[in-house]
Amino acid sequence: MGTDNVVHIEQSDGSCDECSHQQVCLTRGWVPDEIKKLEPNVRRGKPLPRGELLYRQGERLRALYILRSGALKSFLSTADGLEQVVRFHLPGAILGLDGLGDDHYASSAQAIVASSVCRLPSELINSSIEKFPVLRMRILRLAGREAALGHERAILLTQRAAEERLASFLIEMSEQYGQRGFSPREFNLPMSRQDISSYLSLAVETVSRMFTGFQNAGLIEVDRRSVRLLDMGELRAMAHGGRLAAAN
Amino acid sequence: MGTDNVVHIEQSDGSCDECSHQQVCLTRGWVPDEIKKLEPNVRRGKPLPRGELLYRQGERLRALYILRSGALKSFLSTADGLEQVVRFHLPGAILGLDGLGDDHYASSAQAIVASSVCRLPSELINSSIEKFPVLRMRILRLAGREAALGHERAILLTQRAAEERLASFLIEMSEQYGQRGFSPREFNLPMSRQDISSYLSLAVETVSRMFTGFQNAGLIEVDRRSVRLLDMGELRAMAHGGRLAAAN
DNA sequence: CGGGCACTTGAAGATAATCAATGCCGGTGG
DNA sequence: CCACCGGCATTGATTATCTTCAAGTGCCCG
Repeated sequence: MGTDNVVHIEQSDGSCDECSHQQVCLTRGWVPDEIKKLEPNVRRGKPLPRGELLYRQGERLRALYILRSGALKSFLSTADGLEQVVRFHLPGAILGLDGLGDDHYASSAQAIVASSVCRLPSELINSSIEKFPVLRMRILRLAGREAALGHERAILLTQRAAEERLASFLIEMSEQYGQRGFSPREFNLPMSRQDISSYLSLAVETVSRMFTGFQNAGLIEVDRRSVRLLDMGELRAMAHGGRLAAAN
Repeated sequence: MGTDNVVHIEQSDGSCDECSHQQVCLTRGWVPDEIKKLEPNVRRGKPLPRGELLYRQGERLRALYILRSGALKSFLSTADGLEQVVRFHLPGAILGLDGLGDDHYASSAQAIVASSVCRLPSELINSSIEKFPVLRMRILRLAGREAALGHERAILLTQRAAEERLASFLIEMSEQYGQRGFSPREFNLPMSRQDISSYLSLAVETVSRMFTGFQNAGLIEVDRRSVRLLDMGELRAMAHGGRLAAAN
């Protein structure tokens, strides 16, 4: 087993022991014993090519997924054809929790780059939760966090200006990459400007302008999807409420 | 809209058998046997005077609560003193789920009118969940719904115009009252304009204007906090103008 | 009866959306 | 290898919606 009590539910290849994402995975904190017992429950997942949907909003809940590699977005579709990205997922993320409410996925999940996922089939969710106390706590925690996140996001989207939202997004991505052992100062965004703007509830044009503005202000260096954060302090300040002094 | 299913675990007076909110309570659907077993676990809650905080954002999770009577609001406070109402709770609602994420309440809950609550102490949450399959499913569902609701709310707050948001709010309240056996066409709003505007992320003035506008348009009759819905069809159309897609 | 607070109403101003066009890159085929 | 195509991204100009500022009304409670 890993160096500590870290676990994995099911993976697309290999056992949890070998998973490179133990640090961030759902199973972090599990006792090895439980891991062993759970592992046989899971089935092999298949790789997701870019653009593929993992599940669709409204579909019956088939499974919870853990993202092993790649990146996905979760989004909602409205009757009038609008599409709103509600979340980006990087490796280690768990997907499908919002489907626990009524056994139907509340959002759609789509790979924005080629990805692979591990899978906990829905028929095993309840029994697994019963049998594995740590998983029980974990799922409850994640669900609770999911709810709390929604609240924070509501504030971000409604109380913060466009600049602050983008700063917030950049810091969020930075932290995500940092937690995963990548550079928090320089990374490649897997998603399009369209996706970012949807996520931040802004027009694409606005996002584009903000990127340019940040660059002119010396906060970042950006070239297409690659970003380098030059002034994390200032970005962080903006993300938490400050505004950018009209520069350029 | 998410509170149609609620549970009841402990009440401030009497046993669950006598509770007038069984219809909407968390325990709906429970096998009587389980209720009986759970009931001894709960402790008496005390009445909440208007304005009293049930719990504060950041406090350690003490318990989950079920609202027995009255009305509460959940809100987040930001570093810069802003306050954002994220939810209104009517009898039968369960509160505190967003604290499951990290054992600290993610929001504050305050009585907007005199209320009383039932209580499931946190030290019992895990064991109760273990022992009572139905409670397990129920809590998971609620947490999942909580997450899903956050998504819908994000769309409402970012994609919908002020009018649509208020229409949505009125319909939401109407449905809440309807489910609880009150008239869905005529009711008293327990919360201030300030609260409503915060909930909808609008300026108080805007909310006020919309109320007036709706009245002039013959959609509603409003006098201070009492509201009568005259044209539910139109209101619904406005609110649902951005309803979620049916999703196959 | 007076004071305070919640609410309403009006006018001006700002932020981001929309409309419109161009630029850039990567891929494809001649 | 180069020219062209299509999607994504950027930039500019104008506009709409809602906020903000400011003032006024009326209700409730002492």
